[in-house]
Amino acid sequence: MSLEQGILSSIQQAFAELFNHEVVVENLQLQPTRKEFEGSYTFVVFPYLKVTKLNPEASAKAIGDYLVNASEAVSAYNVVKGFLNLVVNQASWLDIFQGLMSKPQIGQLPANGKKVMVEYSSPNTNKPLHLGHLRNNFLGYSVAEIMKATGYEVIKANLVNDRGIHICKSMVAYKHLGNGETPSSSGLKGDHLAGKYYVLFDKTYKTQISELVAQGISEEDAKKSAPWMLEAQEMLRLWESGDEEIVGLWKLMNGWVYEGFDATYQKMGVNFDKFYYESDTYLLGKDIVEEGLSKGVFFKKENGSVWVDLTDEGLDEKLVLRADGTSVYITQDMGTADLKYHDFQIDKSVYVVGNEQDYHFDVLFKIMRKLGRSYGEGLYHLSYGMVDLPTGKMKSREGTVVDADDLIQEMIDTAESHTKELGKIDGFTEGQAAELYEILGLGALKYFLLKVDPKKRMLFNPQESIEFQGNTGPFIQYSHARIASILRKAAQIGVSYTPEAFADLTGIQDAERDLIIILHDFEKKLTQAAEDYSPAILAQYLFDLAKEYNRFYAELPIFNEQEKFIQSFRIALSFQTAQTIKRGMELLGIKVPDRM
RNA sequence: GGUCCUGUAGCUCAAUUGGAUAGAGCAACUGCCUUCUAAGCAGUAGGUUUCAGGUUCGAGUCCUGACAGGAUCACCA
Repeated sequence: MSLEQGILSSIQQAFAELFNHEVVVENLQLQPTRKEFEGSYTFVVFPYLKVTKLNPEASAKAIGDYLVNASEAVSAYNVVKGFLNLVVNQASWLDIFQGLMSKPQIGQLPANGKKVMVEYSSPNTNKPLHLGHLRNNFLGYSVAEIMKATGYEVIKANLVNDRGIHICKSMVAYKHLGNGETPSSSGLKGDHLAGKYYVLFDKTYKTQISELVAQGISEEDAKKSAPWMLEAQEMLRLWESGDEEIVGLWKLMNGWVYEGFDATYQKMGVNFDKFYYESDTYLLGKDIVEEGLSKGVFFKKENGSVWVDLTDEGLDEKLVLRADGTSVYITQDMGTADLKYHDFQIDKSVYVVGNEQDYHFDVLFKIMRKLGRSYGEGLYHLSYGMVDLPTGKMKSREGTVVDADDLIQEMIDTAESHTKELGKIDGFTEGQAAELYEILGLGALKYFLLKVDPKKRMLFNPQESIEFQGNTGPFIQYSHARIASILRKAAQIGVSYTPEAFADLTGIQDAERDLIIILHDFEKKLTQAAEDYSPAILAQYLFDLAKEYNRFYAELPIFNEQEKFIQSFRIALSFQTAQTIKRGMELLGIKVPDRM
């Protein structure tokens, strides 16, 4: 039984014995005591005044007196208004700490027998990844790892949008202007090469529109009849009919893009267990339309189009199949949802997709539930806010997009110059130094994007946003490196820090106790991060932990401590902190260095 | 216009899901390296939580209504 559970069940007994009232432990809540008061846990008595029939102070006092007698862990208490602050004795904290140290693996809860698929990244193959994709990828990867750590079996999936009119646009431009250019002939990364032609298409297309408008054609008509647009549409038709030449070009260009994406994914440190391609899935879902019609979930209009009526759920009527029998976006998403279940028998399915698609997923999930899918209740849209620049929204056509590869490199370069400025690379080989810059640069970037509540829109200022001090990735990495240095020294002079080495310990300092408390919180925070699909909770926790450790580090000596068992204890605390930081950062997808 | 999301220190974000005197970081200022990494620690200053009502022992948090920003409302994806 955990410390909190023990105290709570004592409180339950207190209610039974003092007030002859039964309360359920699950309904009782302890909260951490605020710093300005004495104690570790606080029980708020206000909600129970009707039961106690006493004023707040007297109620708190009665429960406090009971707990001091009945609970092993509670050694003292104080009452401020209706707040009962409980002081936990030192022996309990030491027990907690030894319990933490004896765990075989840190931050890994037992398997819960459930399977979840986390779909993230899901790029278009007509242009390279940008800042917005970075948030998506880091979020998706981290949420997947966090769920794995809380006991789920996780399948990371990437649904690649590799077909459609936008892909054909790049192909049209390449066909006309490419001159056989390849990634190796141009030195351009494959995804950037495809992106170049996507931009070229847009440029030429605009020129064609204005030429037509100059000839007196309305802008609306010009947009439809510009030669390259017609060509792109024709190309899409040919692609769908399996035209050899077009499919060949499509395969060639997509192949380049995948090489580029692979490199970026590798640099980002994300990975996938399963790739789905829209070129394989875009025809799925029509059978579900039939199913929905026969189940009466969908209905057909006079022109033959098929709709779902969600007005009783506060939404609108929504088209699920065109009058000509062709699919729309949601048709294939219905099909893909079933496909995912068919492939993996998942209990939950998480879609990491921006909040601009809130309505779409609302509709999709309601449909799948109406259809009675077993996984219906497990569908979740992890809807994250856009990343804005100081200049506003990123717009590819206005050239205000922050390219992912460029940004990552910029971060690594900044880490390098910053590290050199501080003169911290003595004794590093060139390779080690390069590795460190990458760890720090990516750590800063990932932490910056993950520390904010996913559903909130966030601002990214390329000049100012990324710091290396304060609430940042490198601050936490630095804390780990500091401890690693201590552990190296401990090994060097042969100090043991197993629990036996500090068995004689009787009293602990406040800074030590506070560190134990926060170390003890790790699994709770991990669980909460999984339940809320929010790496930000974990990020915030790791910052608090690192801060707490640094306070401990500044306040108390380690190797200058004369009492050997105290020294061992402090090294053990340091070790446990390093393990927790390392594991927590790993779940955010961030590496930690041993020196920096 | 309908629907949804957001609004907290100059800036970027927290706030244990309704609890105490709303906390961190950055920027500014003051201390601390002859001791384990100063990418650190301690401190000062900075707030009518957009506004107006309401619910109750208690509201940044819940409800109503304004205001501001964003997203979405295609037989596009």
